[in-house]
Amino acid sequence: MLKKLSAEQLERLLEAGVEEFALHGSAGANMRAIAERAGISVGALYKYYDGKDGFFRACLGRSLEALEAVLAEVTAEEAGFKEYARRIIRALLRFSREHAGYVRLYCTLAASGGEEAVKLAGEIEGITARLYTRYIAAGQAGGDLRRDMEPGMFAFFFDSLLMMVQFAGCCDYYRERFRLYCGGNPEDQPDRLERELLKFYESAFTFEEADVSHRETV
Amino acid sequence: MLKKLSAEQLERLLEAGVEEFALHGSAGANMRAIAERAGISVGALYKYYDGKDGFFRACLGRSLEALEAVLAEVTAEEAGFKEYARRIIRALLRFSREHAGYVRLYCTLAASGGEEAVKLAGEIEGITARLYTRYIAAGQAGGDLRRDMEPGMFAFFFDSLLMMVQFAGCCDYYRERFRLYCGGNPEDQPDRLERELLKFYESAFTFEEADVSHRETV
DNA sequence: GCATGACGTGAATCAATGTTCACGAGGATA
DNA sequence: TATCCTCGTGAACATTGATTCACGTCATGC
Repeated sequence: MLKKLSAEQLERLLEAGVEEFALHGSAGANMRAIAERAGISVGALYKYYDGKDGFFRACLGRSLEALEAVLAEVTAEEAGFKEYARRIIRALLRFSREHAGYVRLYCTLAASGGEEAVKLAGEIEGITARLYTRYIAAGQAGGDLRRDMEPGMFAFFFDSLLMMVQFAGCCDYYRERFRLYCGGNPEDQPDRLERELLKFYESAFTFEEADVSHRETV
Repeated sequence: MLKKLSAEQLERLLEAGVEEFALHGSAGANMRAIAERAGISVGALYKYYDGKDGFFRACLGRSLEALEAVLAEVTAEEAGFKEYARRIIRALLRFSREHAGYVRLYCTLAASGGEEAVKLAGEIEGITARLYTRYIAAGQAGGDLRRDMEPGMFAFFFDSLLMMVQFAGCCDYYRERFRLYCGGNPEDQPDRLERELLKFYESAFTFEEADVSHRETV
């Protein structure tokens, strides 16, 4: 046996954890199964992490980092609201294709209750909440977006749909739900999804008699 | 002791189950705790239900009935799209206030994976999916709603926001998320929520140059 | 009032699973 | 090469929790 777990093995361990926690929830996940999936012993797992809870947190942290990376990429360069929206939609659709496990974990976590969940909501959503709200308010000030809306509330709607679309790409229930409404799987038709979602957003955010002239065509 | 559990006790048992399953997920819930919460013995619970799974299904069934009842009430009398939307928003906000446990259970269930979840998605969402899609298509045909959208896809967006708003009223994570975006709790400001959501929907669904004249003002 | 049966009770059982620890393999050092 | 030390291993342990069942209680029939 190797002296230490290789970086790759530790990687695999976290991935295995993400997948198991996502699949069975933080209560239902099985530590033995996680270790097995990662190809190491339970003992080793406990050498590196302080119990199930600690390990769960580590898995979560890993997912968060990935999410933040994607978000940073999207907001790197300035753009108008519509362009932002397009980028965000694309980035998140890709994210949910490439990191399905993270999204599933996120979904499971959001469904769990308690103090813990509340604290995490603050950490995870706080960033995007401020970001989206700011963009929308800026759009309003610049005359691109309608003024008769509450930026925070509309940002909430904006983000809610993005969440749902991501869940639809990764989580069994939400995927089936998407199929019922739209036919097919979201990950198989990102273009269609992007087009319709953007259309929906554009109208919702830009309606105002005075602004009709501004509106780009889809 | 009474000879048989009273109807009221059986009622309490289901309620206790809904609450526990909602709180800890179907894996994390504790049968002893459920029995205790309902004020009966575990033994009795097992006399009435066939194991944890069977009992879980019973709790789910109860929630579903309540949801269907609300939905039926909303769609009882014909109306235009906007009026429907308003009714649905109100009904679901009320539902999430009065039956928080059911919504929480639903949220937990949706996060769980597997065959089971898929089957349930079909049962639960199928009805509303067809309903919303039909209404939207009808609105398009009648000229009230924009024609450059896919009814199914927009119905999906429509329902997605309603789900999120309900979750925000019942589930810790989603509630906190709402607070971050909008400030305050959804259940404390149903009017504000209704107003903004309706505004959002109206623009999203009715934008089309030709239709501007049709649009009612909010 | 007594016998009988139906039914709830909750302690006991048994399986699942989080966690620990005595062990041994392999690498490092001299 | 001999010794030591680090670190992974997985069987053993302890706990938790689903499920069962021997028992007691209450209603019913006679």
